[in-house]
Amino acid sequence: MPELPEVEVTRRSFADRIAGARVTDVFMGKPLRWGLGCASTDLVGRRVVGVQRRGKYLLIELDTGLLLVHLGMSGSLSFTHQLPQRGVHDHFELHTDQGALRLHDPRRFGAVVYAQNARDAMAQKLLGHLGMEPLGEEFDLKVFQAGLKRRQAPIKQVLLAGQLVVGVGNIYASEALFLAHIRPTRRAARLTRVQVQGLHGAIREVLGLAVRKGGSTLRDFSSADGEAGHFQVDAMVYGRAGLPCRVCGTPIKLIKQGQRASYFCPKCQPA
DNA sequence: ATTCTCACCTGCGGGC
DNA sequence: TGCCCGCAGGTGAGAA
Repeated sequence: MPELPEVEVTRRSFADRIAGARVTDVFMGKPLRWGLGCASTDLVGRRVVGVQRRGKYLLIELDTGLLLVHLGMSGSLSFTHQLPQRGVHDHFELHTDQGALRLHDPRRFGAVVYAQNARDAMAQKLLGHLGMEPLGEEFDLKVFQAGLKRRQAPIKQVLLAGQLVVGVGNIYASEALFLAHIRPTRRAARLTRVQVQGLHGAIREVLGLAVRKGGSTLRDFSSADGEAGHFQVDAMVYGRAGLPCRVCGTPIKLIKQGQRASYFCPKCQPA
């Protein structure tokens, strides 16, 4: 489900409310993608310092150590004083004296992983290879351009890989490439300087707009306070196969790239 | 190093 | 109505 905007919207929806909380209990349901990496009882008594984000990971900083939370394809968090009755897809709960955080994740591609610090082995495995944050000042055009020059793979797949820039998933990759008038099959190294500049801006624009819209709710995403997102109604190409392009009216095309759907306008995004 | 394919898991919608 | 298939917001592992 979640790309950078959904993760960031989730973070903002509970970071302030959980900050300073003392962990009172931990619930673990069915196994997630990775194990917690410590005894759940070890977390009891620790204090939540704050919640940061790196790419599509939430980093829940504790007074000692941190929890890396990934929402996978179908995960969502909720944070409330009184959680509703636990369902079969609720697989992790962090109870605190300021409310309880619950991970709901039917497909269980998500994970909650404990790390002693950002340099520990597990944290490095998950975070070590991640690229630039697209919404920060560190998203440097020159670095982006140099990185793309080294890749022969299609630009869509280079974006999804997250080694150059993080947070762009399947929805926003198609959307950003549309805004930049670049066909998703274009080899990354063959983008012109002007195209790279346009893509750089388009990524920031589309992700920023999506955050302001509360993310995309395709199926059942909601933030930790239960709000659905609204970006999906603004999508120019994602999920619009066969429908007329919102700019030129040409039917939107759907292709497969690496087992993932890519959408583009054959006229607005020339080969 | 880069690129490609597969795997993980559950639910849903379409076609028969 | 029921069954089978393909599809879904991600990404590490392993192979070429």
